[in-house]
Amino acid sequence: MVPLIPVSVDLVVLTVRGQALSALVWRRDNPPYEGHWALSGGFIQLDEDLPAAAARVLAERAGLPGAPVHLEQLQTYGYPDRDPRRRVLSVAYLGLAPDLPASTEAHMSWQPVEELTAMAFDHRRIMMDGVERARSKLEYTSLGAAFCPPEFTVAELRRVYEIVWGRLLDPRNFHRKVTNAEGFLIPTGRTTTRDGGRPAKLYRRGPAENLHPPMLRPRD
Amino acid sequence: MVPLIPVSVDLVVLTVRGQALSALVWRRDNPPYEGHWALSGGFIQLDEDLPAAAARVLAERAGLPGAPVHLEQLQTYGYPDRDPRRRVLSVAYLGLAPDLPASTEAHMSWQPVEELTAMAFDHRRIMMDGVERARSKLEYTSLGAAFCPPEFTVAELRRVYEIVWGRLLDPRNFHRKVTNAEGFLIPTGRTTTRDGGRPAKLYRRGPAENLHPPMLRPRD
DNA sequence: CCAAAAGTGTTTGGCGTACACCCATGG
DNA sequence: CCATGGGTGTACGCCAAACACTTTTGG
Repeated sequence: MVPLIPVSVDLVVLTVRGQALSALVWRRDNPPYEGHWALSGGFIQLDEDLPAAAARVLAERAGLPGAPVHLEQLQTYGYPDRDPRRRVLSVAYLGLAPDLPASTEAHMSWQPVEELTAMAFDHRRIMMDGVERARSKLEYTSLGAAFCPPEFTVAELRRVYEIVWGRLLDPRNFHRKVTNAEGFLIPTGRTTTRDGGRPAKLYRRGPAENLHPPMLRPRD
Repeated sequence: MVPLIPVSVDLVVLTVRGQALSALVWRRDNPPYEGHWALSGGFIQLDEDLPAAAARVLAERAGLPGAPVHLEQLQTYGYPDRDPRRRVLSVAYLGLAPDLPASTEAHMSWQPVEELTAMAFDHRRIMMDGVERARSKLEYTSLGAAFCPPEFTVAELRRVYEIVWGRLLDPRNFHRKVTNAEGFLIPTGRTTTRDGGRPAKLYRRGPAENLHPPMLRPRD
């Protein structure tokens, strides 16, 4: 009477490493889509909440147990022929991570988003939806810091914005904006010269979730 | 091996009628939650796409076949005890509708959002998520016009914004903003005096999806 | 001393708000 | 002629872009 459907959770885990926005993927070694890149995913269990399933997939399939990854629901994909074998409904989650080493045991690797053209199933579309969500999240939330290590400089945070948005920002205006935004950055008192030049102050993530006013990205 | 789960599509259909933002609901006449208000919903079929399922529920269960309702995916709700009888995953859709008569045949009615305090399952939370989505959609898209009839005046559109946001707006600045926004409103050449006073120009929805610049709601 | 990067001060222009004012109808 | 709502002009203030300038390190 009531149709029953397998439901998977698929993760679009993004990070900023080197000069590229990158996604956590693995190379399929079996049909269908053998040799194509795929997102990590898994079927949800009968007694399992959706956020719990996403956290389990992050730990077990993506090989990042306990990592400080911000996870949020992205969208649900359900057209019947997504998977050629059988119908699968997929609840996609977006994860924002600092530059952690990818798990070799789980056969995962970071690949620049721009180079991931041949992906399995509809994973390319899901990933690009996640990228667009991440880009707009940087505008009106403080989640840019989720891409950074626990302590970071304003310049490192600016490089995150520049790479995710794909545009250069004025260092001086950026500095003023983020340091003036209430609850965005907490000074640690320490400094670093790891980027050369005058020592830069180190900050931690502040408690603010939303930015007032937002950091609107330049549009041309 | 792979857990199979029933998946429903639930609709948060909103409109502006009278002086209140209202949702399309029905009163349950069977346990569980007998007598409580509920959103319209239905199980998705095995060969059915998610948008198709939402359109079918809108036509068959909500009693609005063919109505000009803007439908978009809202979020997916999946904690196991949402429904006390059995686990059901629910993909919620948000619908923005003009002030249409509710179908008596489908036992649906419009109820002001503020008065819908006792709702079945987690429908109150789903509805409020939809309300918040609608509020922010008015800021950066042209979807405010989805609440209006095919031809409407600037003042009628302004009242939509005022009721959805729950705040009064300056009529003169609002007029300038929406008429200057590229592709938002198309003049029909006709006028009306149905609101009294000087005749107001009538407009149709323009092709623009996104507003540049956005209509930021006042925050205090 | 010089290069490099952090951080500050100042100018300027665009945009949003507030509000005075005029326009076009019904009664 | 007045009430009512539609629509326009304008001054002011804030904020963000642009950029000159100072500070503090390494070599």
